[in-house]
Amino acid sequence: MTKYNNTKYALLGLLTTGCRTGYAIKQMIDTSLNHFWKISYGQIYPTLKQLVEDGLATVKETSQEGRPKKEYFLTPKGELALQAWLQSPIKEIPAEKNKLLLKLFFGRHQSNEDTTKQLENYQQELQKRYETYEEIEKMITSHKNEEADATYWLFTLDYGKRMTIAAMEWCEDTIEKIRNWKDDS
Amino acid sequence: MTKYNNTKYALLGLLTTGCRTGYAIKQMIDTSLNHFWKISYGQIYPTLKQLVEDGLATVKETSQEGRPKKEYFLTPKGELALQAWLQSPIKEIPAEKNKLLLKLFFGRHQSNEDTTKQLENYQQELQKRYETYEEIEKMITSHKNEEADATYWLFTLDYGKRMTIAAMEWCEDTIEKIRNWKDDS
DNA sequence: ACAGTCATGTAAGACGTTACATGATTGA
DNA sequence: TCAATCATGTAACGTCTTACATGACTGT
Repeated sequence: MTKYNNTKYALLGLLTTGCRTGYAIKQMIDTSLNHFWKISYGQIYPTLKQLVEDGLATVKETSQEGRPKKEYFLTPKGELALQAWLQSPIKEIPAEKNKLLLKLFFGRHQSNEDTTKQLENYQQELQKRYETYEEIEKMITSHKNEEADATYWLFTLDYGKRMTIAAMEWCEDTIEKIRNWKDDS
Repeated sequence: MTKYNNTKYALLGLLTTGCRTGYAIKQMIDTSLNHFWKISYGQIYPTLKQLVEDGLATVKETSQEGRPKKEYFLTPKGELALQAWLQSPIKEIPAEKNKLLLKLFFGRHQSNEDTTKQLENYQQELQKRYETYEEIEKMITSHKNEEADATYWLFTLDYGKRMTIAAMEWCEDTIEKIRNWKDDS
């Protein structure tokens, strides 16, 4: 049994949300987890295979004459592994890599116009992201009675929305600061 | 000339801040860029070598009898490369991986007490981080006249501080929501 | 004398993406 | 008929961390 990282536990968890195939899991990730966890097919399929090998999940091949399909189910052992992982404390908050901040850090080598241009562009991207969040929120809210998970999903979305708003406000203020600063010098 | 990624440009940029050796660069990263970009020695030394090979930097070996030391300097070509990269627009905001959100997403499999315990722990980590930011801020502000970069560095720090505050507020509110929700059911 | 800092470097492996290959089913 | 979707999978590559090895200099 190879070492288990967070991505493997993410897949373990996703098998409890009604996703059964690698394809369905990928779709779920792309819609609901996209703002805090991404996983590609290159990870999904080999990892599902591993979960079975380690006895944390089982497969049921429902291929009917040439059309491949594998449905995965958590075993009791898998459910326990998931719970144990949930319990384990988070030691350090990982520093996200942020291209915009990296560029801003070296802003001295750029004109103020170009710097504000970057900031404005970033702000627009944030706005788009916010709108995506709102759409996902509607989706989850409308299916709420079906999904026991919905409340938790809305918590993570709320985080995304709040962070996005805070980032947009920072953009706004920083653009303003740079403009005034330029007028001074 | 191999492909250039952001980390390579980060090193290019750091050579403009007075850092001359791989060691000095590492220190700078660990103090001032730590909240949005991390680089390990395993990347730093090979990359510096590459920058020289590609003509973006030069080395001056100042090893005096057995004590190794290599000082790096940007070439005009390197300065141009840095500026071109700064100019290039940022297409998409990368989604940071967030362990806490990942666990919260699967919160249904955990007791409310355990979930709030995780949130409280995270909040404490955020508080620590905020204090670190305040210390770095003091450091930068006190050396402000020496560093032409200081204004930009403070912008990135401001971002970090604001995001941290927003995250702490979210923690607070989410803990409250879970407590009330439990009382209801 | 010795701990801490300054300083360089590499090898193994973990982690993840991208691009490709394949083919059935469904609906317009 | 043809595009979109459902569905599985891998190989190559890029990126990065960890752990290790080495040794001089500095201050107590």
